[in-house]
Amino acid sequence: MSSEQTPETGGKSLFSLQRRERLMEELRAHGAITVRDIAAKLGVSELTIRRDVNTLADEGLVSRVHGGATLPSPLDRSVAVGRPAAHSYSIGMVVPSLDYYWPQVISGARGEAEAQNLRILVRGSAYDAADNRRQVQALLDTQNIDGLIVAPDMGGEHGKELLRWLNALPIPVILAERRAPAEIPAHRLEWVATDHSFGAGMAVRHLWQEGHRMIGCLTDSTSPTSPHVVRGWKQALAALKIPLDASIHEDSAKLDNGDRAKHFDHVLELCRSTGTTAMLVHSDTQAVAFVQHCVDRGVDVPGSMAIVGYDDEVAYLAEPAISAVRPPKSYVGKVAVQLMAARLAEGRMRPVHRIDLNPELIVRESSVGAPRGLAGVVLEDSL
Amino acid sequence: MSSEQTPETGGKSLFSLQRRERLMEELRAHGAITVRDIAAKLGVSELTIRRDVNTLADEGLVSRVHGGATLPSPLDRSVAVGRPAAHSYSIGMVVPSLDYYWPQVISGARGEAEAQNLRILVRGSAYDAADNRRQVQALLDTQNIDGLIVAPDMGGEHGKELLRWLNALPIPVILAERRAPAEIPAHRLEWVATDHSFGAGMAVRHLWQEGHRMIGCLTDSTSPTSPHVVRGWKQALAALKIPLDASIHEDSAKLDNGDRAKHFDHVLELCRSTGTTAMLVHSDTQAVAFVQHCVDRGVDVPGSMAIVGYDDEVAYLAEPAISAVRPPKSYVGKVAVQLMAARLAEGRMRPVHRIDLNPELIVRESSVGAPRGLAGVVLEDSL
DNA sequence: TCTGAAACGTTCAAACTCGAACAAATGAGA
DNA sequence: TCTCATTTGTTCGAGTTTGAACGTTTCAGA
Repeated sequence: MSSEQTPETGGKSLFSLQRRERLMEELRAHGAITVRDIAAKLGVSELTIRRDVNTLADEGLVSRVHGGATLPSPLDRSVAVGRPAAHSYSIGMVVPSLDYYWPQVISGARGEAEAQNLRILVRGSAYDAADNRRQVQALLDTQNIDGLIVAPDMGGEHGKELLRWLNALPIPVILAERRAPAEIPAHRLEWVATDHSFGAGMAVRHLWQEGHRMIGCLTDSTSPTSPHVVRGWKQALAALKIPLDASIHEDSAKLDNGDRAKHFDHVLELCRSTGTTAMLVHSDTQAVAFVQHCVDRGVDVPGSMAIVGYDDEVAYLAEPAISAVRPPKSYVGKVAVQLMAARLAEGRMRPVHRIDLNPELIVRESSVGAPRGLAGVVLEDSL
Repeated sequence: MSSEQTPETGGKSLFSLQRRERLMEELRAHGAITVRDIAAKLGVSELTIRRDVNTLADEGLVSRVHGGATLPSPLDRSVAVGRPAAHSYSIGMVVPSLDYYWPQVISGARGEAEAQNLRILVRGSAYDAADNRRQVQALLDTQNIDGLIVAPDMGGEHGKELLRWLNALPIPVILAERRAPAEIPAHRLEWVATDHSFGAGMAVRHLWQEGHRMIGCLTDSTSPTSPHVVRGWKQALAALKIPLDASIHEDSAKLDNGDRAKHFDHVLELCRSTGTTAMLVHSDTQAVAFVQHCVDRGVDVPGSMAIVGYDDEVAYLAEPAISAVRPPKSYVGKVAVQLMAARLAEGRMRPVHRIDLNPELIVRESSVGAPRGLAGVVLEDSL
């Protein structure tokens, strides 16, 4: 990603507090940062970032190094005051991406690990069972791992095989944002995952309350999240008595720019013909593209087409800002580490925990304002 | 959007409370706000907004920054200081029975409450929505409850109505051994429940490993647990390719002694005719009676009839001792209290947690030793 | 050890935000 | 209707934040 060219902030400047928060997040996600990268990423001068680093260093939240900053290190004398005993356990963490979605999960995990005095070793992997296994194996071989947090690829026979292998590992294993299917007797695996199906349902209900009566769904079938979103969308349609077979469900995985534009036109045409006035779009990156496309084609958002995105990574950058379902990413990491800490402390007597976390719906501009004067329909309870 | 020109309020001025509410809304939507934008949007002076921000900041609801406000941040030192000393909370707990199953749950809850320095008030109730509500209301009225842990009756329309009522209570509510169905938008309810379906599956797999190829199920439909047990039994049969329609599924709810004996004879006759050599019996109280009946009728346990009970309250008392699925009762209470403590400490920012705990299988005499020399069939993994 | 490049910190100015003081408007209750 | 308490708006000096310029320090490689 060309972070040097386009500051992620999309022109909007952040407050210093937000900048420092971002900085800490990057730090927790990557372990270290350079002043130059962050300055470019946030679109401010390097001096500003240096000042931020100094502020954070004064509070003992980072260690200053030449060229950037790192997580507070015991080697850093300026902080070395009241650090209690050394790391009790080491936890390995293997995630499928280090740019999308997962940095915040890692950040949450790192924060909790610090609080629990655990060491955490993060590895990126491909969305691919074989590579997942390779990365895990590497951690097992080279580091001294006491527990493993992993978000494996679960597709196909390889995925199932991988789960069985993980289940049989001699150390505790916790899945993040994944659930073992019931047909695999993975009785030792624990997990913490966002209830995406609930989130999709929440979005549909919100759109219904805004007066929409035909609500479509645009997905990216390459993502492991998509099936859950679709399930939640379908369940909600059923609960609201919206006919499923007349509702739009399109997938735009793996389309590049030209094809995507064509596909979006196709979707808009479908919307027109079916009377669909609202869409739930999975991966808000795609939602941003879709909103852009609507604006280009003169379709008013939210007037003629209301949109809710799913993931809330970049939704706020669009114009108009996109309402989005936000998975509790940092909590997924945090809870996974809590689970691991408890497991390591209590051993086998502790029952297997499997935790669902609910996402929240962030209402912005792309979904509010009822279509065609259908306002005033109020259900008893929503978000 | 021409927010600068036309304040959204359409001329009507809002009360300060509404304004602050709007402010928080914008904040949740965008993560941060600038005084200037909000002032323009609401059509009031910047000073007014600043005063609002100060008010909210004093309550710890926002973090003040130069130029605006952000969601409360851990980097904001002004809040970090204000950690009030272990504000001791009171938790109400309403359970449907004080002699079966629940005493251990309560005991787990009490232990954790003590560790967390919380007060806990337990009330027994009937298995009945109206009485549940009465008991909860009594706690709310007479005691000063900060949170509620409850195992309500969820049958019928009354049950759903009760759930909606619980969801709307102004204090956090955590269900114990219950889950709100997806069709009720009970988006605030949290829960911790045993995965009985998993437990039943574990029992079936165990019996399969012991060589049984026809495995029946005896339930007590008056218990809220029963449907889950049946579901798990059915799923496991499907996974093991045991024909469901040829398998015994009997219910002996509400039978008194004479009728029960007759029914058990009927069940044994069915077993003989279908070649069923193993039974999963829900509520191990009933399993004890069934084993006794088998012994009385000269049916050898486990030689001719293997039995696994469900609940493990009294299973060890039978002769022979009964293998049983043991729900992690004390952990259900313990985790519920942990959840409540975290909720009370972290407030609304914390995402809704929904936790499944897996039961364990306690293998005793009533299920080991393969029938008819079919021993030695070993699957790769079981408990 | 030396040297060039990069990183760092100080100083200053510009732009902007904040809050005190006081004035005006509003609404509740006598 | 009048009074008092509360809320809101205006003005203006004080305070904050940011970035450019430029001299100093640090680092890596020869």
